[in-house]
Amino acid sequence: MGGFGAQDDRVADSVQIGLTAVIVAVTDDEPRVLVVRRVDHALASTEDGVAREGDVLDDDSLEALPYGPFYPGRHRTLDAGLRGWVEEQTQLDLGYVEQLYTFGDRGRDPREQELGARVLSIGYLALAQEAKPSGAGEALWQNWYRYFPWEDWRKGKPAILTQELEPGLEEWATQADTPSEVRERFARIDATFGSEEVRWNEDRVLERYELLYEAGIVTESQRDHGLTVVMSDYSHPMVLDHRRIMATAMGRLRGKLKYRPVVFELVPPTFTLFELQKTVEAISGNLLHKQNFRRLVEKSGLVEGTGQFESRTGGRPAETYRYVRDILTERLTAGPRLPMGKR
Amino acid sequence: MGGFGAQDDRVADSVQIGLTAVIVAVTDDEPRVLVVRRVDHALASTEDGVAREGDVLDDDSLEALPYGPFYPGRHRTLDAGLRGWVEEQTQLDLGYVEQLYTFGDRGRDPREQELGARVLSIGYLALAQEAKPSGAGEALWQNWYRYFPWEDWRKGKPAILTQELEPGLEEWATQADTPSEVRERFARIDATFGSEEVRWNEDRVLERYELLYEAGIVTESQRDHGLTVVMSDYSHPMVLDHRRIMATAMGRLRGKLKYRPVVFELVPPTFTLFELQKTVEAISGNLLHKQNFRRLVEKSGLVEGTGQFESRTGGRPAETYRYVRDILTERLTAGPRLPMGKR
DNA sequence: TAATATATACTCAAGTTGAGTATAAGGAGC
DNA sequence: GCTCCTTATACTCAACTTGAGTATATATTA
Repeated sequence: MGGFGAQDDRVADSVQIGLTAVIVAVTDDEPRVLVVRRVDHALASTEDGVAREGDVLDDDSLEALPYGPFYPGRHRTLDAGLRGWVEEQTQLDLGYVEQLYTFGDRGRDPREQELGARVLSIGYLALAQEAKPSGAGEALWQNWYRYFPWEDWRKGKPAILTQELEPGLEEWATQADTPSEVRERFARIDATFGSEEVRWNEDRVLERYELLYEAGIVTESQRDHGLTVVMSDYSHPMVLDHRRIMATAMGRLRGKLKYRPVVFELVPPTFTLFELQKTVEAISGNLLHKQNFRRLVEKSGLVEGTGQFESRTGGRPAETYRYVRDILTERLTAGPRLPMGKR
Repeated sequence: MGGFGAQDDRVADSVQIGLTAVIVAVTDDEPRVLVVRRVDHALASTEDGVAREGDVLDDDSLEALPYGPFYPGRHRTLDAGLRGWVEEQTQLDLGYVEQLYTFGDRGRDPREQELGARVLSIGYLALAQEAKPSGAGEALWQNWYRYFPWEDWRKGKPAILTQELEPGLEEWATQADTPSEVRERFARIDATFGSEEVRWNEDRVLERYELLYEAGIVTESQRDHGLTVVMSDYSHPMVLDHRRIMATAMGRLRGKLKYRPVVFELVPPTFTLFELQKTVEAISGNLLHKQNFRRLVEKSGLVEGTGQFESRTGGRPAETYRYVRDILTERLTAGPRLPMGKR
């Protein structure tokens, strides 16, 4: 069984590690992600395959997730590496941090040719308490649904689905080579995007993005295949595979919300139950039944009332609650599982 | 925001990528993992910090997970790299493959000093259909519970827990510096290992292993801290952090079993419902209620009867079933969620 | 003071789950 | 061929959970 040593003397080619962070916060009942504007390397790369740093193609250069290299000499752990440069560059202290996935497909980063090294990227999900404008000028908080408008069902089924995506997917499905492949494509569409029989499952963010990519509907897939990009105005592309990484993060967070008490990383120390609910709704992208949400959260034992009341919104004042960071309940209860909303 | 380019010219130190595979199969109602015997680099490393390949310390040299380097030049994707050397070396074709986690703590691999490079390891979970003895002589299938005897509750609460681990953990807890730290340690023990109020949660394999490591109960933690290893006979250590990787895989698989139909990757094409149940039990480490399991599986629509009957075991012959690989149900139903067994 | 808005309490039917009992269908021993 | 033993499969039932209401409380505003 090969190892690095005796049995196999070949030295692995050079590899560089990048850390890419999806930093999420919820403000004004909207999920936001920290994003930087930078040159799109793929677009900037020319026929000779060399990307030119500094090239700016047009006024709105593409958006990217914050990322930086991992210096093995400087950091003892990967997490420390991430926290290091994120906190240094954004004056943001990350609470919850979770490793998502390591992306290593060849060609995902056009600088590979330039560097003569393969660039692997380790994606991270981080949750921040509050979306302050951030220190560095380049970084800004953007609404999550800017990149995934079809994922926000809080105001009903998004128009973009019926008007743009579903027709596009259908066309893609019918263009398959064999009848059985056509059937399979339709089945995949139903499975990921839902249908009459199959309900929309908000966790499948990544599968939906990948299907859109495969169907050539998303800007990145045209770009990556060297096609002329007709800038589609209905969703915003990102540099490299950053939108895929964001989809991974979104899906993971939505899933985790259901069985671990991660919402509390996103709300201030005290909050009303309705504020908590709207935070969950912002992330999950659908509405919840207020009374049932309340019942669930209270029963869970994860929160306790403060005795204080808040009357910002015209109506009966709501009691504020705080998260009971009891290690026993924190780790073991199912956490505030979101009751699947209406529809 | 730093990238590799303009803002930060330092070149990242050298990094090598290893792929470590946890290959699981279930035979004779026992979960088995493909394991290789090799020299324990940590033990073999001497004062000068150089590991000597070929050193055999004693008759039973330590066990390791199959792992190999990732050659960026040769493989387009990480998954392809893994499948490549695994299939080449073991004549095993992997069905389901899932990336687990990227481990990158400094010092996790003592060869780092020798190589002058940081070694990151990407852990993978793979499921195989049948545990044939495997081609290469060095590799062999070992029972999962050889490394985690406290995780098998199928014959009731394991004796090792009451006799060895619980006393050890309790001692560790009381030895904390401050009273509040003592309380916290006890809370963590209860949360991960269960108590009267808190039921054993079979998914928390990794948390339990890490607690045992922290408490110095597991061989690896003594070894990694340079202490003399009193070979404890109640569970088997592994090379480097391979037991941690295995714990990650086990926890992930147990969790996934509940909401995705992965069991079918572990059973032959046709099976009786009781065989399916015993496979689930082998992985999850606890017993299930037969009638309820049947009800759940039948209701799920994931299987269909073949009309054939099997009468191996003396008793009424059981109908055999096959997995209905319908992409719609496959992807969307909750999958055979295991009813939490008795106790 | 009425209208309106939000908060919180309570109800109820349908579904799910855990744990049984009951019955069916084979083989082994006599 | 009959009895016992073993496993398979069907059915029952109470406890709990979930989705979707209705009802009531307590603010603000016109």
